[in-house]
Amino acid sequence: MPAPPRTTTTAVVEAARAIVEREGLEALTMQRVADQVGVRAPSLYKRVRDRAALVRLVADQVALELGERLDRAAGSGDPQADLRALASGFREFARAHPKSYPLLFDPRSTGPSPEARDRAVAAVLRVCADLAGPDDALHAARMLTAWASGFVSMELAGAFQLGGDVEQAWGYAVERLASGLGDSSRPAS
Amino acid sequence: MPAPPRTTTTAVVEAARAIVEREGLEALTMQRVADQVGVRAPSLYKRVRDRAALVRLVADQVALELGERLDRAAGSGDPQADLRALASGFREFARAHPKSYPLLFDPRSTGPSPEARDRAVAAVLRVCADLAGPDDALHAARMLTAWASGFVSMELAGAFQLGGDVEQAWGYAVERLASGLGDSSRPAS
DNA sequence: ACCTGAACACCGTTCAAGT
DNA sequence: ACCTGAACACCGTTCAAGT
Repeated sequence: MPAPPRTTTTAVVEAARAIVEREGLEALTMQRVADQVGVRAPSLYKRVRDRAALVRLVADQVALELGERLDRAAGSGDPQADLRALASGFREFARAHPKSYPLLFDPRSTGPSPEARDRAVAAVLRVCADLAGPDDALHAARMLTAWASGFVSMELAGAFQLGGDVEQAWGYAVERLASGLGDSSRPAS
Repeated sequence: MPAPPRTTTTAVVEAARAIVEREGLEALTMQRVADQVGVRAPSLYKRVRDRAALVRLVADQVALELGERLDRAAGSGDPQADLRALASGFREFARAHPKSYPLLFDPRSTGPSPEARDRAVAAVLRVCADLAGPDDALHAARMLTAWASGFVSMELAGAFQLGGDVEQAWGYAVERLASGLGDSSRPAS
């Protein structure tokens, strides 16, 4: 009397990701996902514990993709060039995925799992260690990540309303970080 | 045949704010607000257009309070000391209002109105003009705001999982900003 | 072992009917 | 002019019944 599976967890997560990618987190309903994979909504609970768990799986996938993107960006060997490349890669990823990027930092979701998060920040830590030295690597990575995520979030939210050139503001900050994080004559941590 | 008002817009917004303050945005339902002000849910639509408009009114109030807080913080006349005070004031405000602070930047709400937003950033612009000069004031303010909001959002979301001293990471970045934003020998914008 | 319809407790919002 | 109950179209989630 067994009934054959009519979908898979992978297909469920992919359908969810596609919905978030196109329409954002609020459009991610169990009904929509069920329609997409050809099943009724209650059946999804055989694959994921609840909607929150599904959101988390999507967030993990986004974090992994971002990590790969940043890895590819930062490989020149020159720490300052790598920092610029990391910053650009981060921003371009957010712009390419404006609806799913917020899953990484939004307070409404739990965010990605620790493993996926580690994956996403690996390249940042590596470059910051090269740039600022091992003692300040974590501080520098946190400063860079906080700034970049804040900037991109504000940009996506349309929060830069005071005129001026947002592109220049980005470049201004990148250059301050590229020279400031590597300058050990600055105040010690 | 007129019926006397049984509540006011002010009371509705205050009730909404109290709910967000205690339990966060997702707990803000029209039913909860209606119960709080002693009215049935449909009556709220005589005061606000819809839930989104109510969220916006709450966000405006939070932005105004933050603006007042930052104004009080930055009044020493010494630009570097003012920047440190702004940063501390911002972070303390977020910690004092961890559930309502996210309304200012969350992508799920429209955020505060332009007027309320201007009010909140006035002190930041003033200090950044003192520190970085008129040409770089806006760039510097955007760097500072992006970093601070990113840091605080990550902190509230529990995103700093890699160990290390988060307090030190905050101080490290504040000092880099205090010296870096005011240093015109750095790369020009 | 998985899928399903039906049901439950919620949402936001509209609207005709009351006063 | 405002308030209300009833209703509508949604949610997420549970569960007994089917295969």
